[in-house]
Amino acid sequence: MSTLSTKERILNTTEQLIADKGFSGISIRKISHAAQTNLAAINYHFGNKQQLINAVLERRLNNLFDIRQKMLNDLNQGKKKACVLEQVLHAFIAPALYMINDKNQGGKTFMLVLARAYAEQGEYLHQLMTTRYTNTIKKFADAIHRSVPHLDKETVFWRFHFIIGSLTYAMSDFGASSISKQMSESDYFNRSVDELIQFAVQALQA
Amino acid sequence: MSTLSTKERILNTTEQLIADKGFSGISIRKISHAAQTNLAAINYHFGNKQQLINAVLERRLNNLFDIRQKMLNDLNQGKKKACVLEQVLHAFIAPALYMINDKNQGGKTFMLVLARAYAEQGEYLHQLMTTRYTNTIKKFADAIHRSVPHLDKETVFWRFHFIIGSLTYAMSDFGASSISKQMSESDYFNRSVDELIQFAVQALQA
DNA sequence: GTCTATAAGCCGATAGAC
DNA sequence: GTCTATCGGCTTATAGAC
Repeated sequence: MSTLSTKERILNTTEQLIADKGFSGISIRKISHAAQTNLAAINYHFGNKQQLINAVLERRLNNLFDIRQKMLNDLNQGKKKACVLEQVLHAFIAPALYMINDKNQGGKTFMLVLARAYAEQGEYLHQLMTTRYTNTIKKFADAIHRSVPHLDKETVFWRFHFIIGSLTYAMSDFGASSISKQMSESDYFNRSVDELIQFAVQALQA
Repeated sequence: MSTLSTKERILNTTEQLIADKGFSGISIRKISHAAQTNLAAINYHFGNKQQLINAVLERRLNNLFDIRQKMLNDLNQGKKKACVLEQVLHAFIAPALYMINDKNQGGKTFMLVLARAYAEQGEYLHQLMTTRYTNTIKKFADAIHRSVPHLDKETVFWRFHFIIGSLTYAMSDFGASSISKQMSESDYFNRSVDELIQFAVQALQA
């Protein structure tokens, strides 16, 4: 931990501060202080504040969509024609939720950042979603449609859209309030994965 | 329009600016300029910035939950025992979406504000939801459970939670990007109401 | 109620020493 | 690569005239 470079410390600290306080609650002054460095170091490594935020987002988003795409590819490999709905939804939802649960990698913190970014509708994230990741999202929509061919294509797209909303909302809820405070964090997480996938399956089945 | 008091102009302007730029994008200087008044007037009428934001939220939230509660009461009046799932969900979802469509009342603008507020997990809104409105939310959860008695209570609560997420996400999407840019705003809205309610019904049925 | 003027402080960015 | 010092600008809040 103590061997992290200044650049890595700045990225991790920024991620944590955005998760805690939101994009509106951060300043590069606070970040530099929390990362035990100084203002100039941040501008030296990242240029300016916006490029720092972009770096925090990009560091993990590519990884998330790579995992989703790979899991989808693995499904399609065995059986080209039919898609099992539950497996497709699992390939989309689980990587996000498991990233939350991977405490060592800081994925939980990032998912809180991502939930906030979705909500703020920032131009940068919106641009990423409609360019770099739009291909993967469309492939998932197609795979879902193939698993429920009796639904028309537009309905599938709407419901996939709503499910992304549920996932986003669920993500932003981790770390905040639990529905039942009697559950441990780990139990709450595992229950969420199951409930969300079953919810999504049910919403798309006939 | 021109007969609005300074206080009303400040509230309307603040609502609009939050919808456009987010809570992080506003300042009482910008608000005072857009409302064609001055800094001191805002502090005179509202005390400080946070109280102004609270006033914007409270002005319409009571109205929204009153309508939801009233629609639910009307349903229960006729038939005390059974609840039709679709009608209960309609009583919860439709008031929010129709408030969006009521252009004269500025409800659409407020729904964008509300979607941002949900996402930011601000303390004030969270406090309101877990105190003033928690009663209505529980009554809806109970009514939903009575309409799908074969599901266990916890599952119902989880899925209701996810549906709120979908609704929030859908709301924040209005005014931003349309799924199909060929649709008019009005068509897009009506389609959203139908699709969201059908989505919710499907997600909760056996 | 409305306004101007001002106080006191945080902001991002950069120049320049080491 | 890391740091201090500093610039110009924007922020909230308030004092006091009208």
